[in-house]
Amino acid sequence: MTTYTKADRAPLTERQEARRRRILRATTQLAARGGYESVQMREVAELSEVALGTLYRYFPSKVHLLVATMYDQLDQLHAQLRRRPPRSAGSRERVVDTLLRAFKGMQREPHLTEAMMRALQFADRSVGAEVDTVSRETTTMILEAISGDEPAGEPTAEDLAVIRVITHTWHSSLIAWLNGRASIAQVRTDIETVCRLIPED
Amino acid sequence: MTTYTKADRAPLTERQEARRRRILRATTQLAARGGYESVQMREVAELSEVALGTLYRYFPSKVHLLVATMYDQLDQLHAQLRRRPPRSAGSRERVVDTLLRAFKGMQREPHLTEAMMRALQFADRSVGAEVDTVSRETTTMILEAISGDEPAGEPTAEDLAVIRVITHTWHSSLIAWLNGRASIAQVRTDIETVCRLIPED
DNA sequence: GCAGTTACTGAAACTTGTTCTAGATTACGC
DNA sequence: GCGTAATCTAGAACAAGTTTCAGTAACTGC
Repeated sequence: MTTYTKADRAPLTERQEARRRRILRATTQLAARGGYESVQMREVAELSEVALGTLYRYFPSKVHLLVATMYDQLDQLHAQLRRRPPRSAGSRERVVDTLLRAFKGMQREPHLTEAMMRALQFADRSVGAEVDTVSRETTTMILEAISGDEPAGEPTAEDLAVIRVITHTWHSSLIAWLNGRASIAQVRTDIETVCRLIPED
Repeated sequence: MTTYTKADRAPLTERQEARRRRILRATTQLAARGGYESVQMREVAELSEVALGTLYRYFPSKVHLLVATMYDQLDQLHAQLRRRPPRSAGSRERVVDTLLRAFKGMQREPHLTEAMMRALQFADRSVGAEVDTVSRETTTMILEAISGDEPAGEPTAEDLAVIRVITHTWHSSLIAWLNGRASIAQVRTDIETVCRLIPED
């Protein structure tokens, strides 16, 4: 089994890699300040010291840009989880812990979260590949929480179905919270509720 | 118990009601043809023979317009379900039936569905009230499926949590299908999976 | 080190959602 | 019916995402 920490992507020169990072950093910064609508392409370009055309060469749309940012953040979260994985008893509890920990992180930067999640949910077919990447990373994280220290054989179709439902709930619930239509407690409840689909072990 | 078939709304004169209906009809038409991006405010205005400013007076944004359209469609579905409610044995099965029937309807107009669902997911705080309306209607539909012919006492907090999770899954799953990231079979599986949260009776 | 290709810049142009304005029309209280 | 206020219309204007283009800079193969 091969694991991809970084998404596969055409190889970039050093300066290009630097540009890409500047762009993502600028996006994160603007998003953290005012959410989705504060991420304006002209501002991102200016802040990352790149021409507008170049920005669009790297990320073909605002949604692509924000989904890439999401992947970036997710990657950091994932690394952090690998350093200090949840230590609870059952797989169900580990998944709940994982998601609640992620949620706690997101509460620290609600605007950033809003920008990324809105983009993820709004993304259409043209962003399919990128959304899939995020989706795979999320799946991996949850799978790792389920297996814990165990060897972790191939996930069954059933496992994958449950994980899909969990991520669906996770995303929608988060959006509802960001929009003020759900409380923090409700998000927590929803996570716990959906995780009941994970068999006790 | 009072039931609201129509959302409460400032009383309108006959001509205003007619305008409103023309606008919703035009929106449905355009959405059915080409989805979210085909619903262009100028076109909606022209097709419904209303000035752009008037369109904005009735619906303060494109997202408001599409969420209102969603409510409208949902209302029709709900009426239809009341005429011929699912007759399956358990509440779980009735909910699955209900959602699958809704899904079948949506497969008939994928573009329209895409437009409405994208708007619903993209909606921000400013559309909170309207989204809540849709959300309540959905909840009611599922609750009715759960109770079947029975008297149907007040839903418990647990019931509501399960229903929230079901709707979250329902929406996200649908979006994934519309974006070509999930097959029809997967949507079906996801629905069946999440409905396992409903206790057997 | 050079020719040729590809990438980047700055700026204008285009698209579509949204707002604004001035004047015409309609609804409403009396 | 009449005057007043709210509503509607046509159309310009504005905002932000996206595209385009001419010119400049950087990379690549030789």
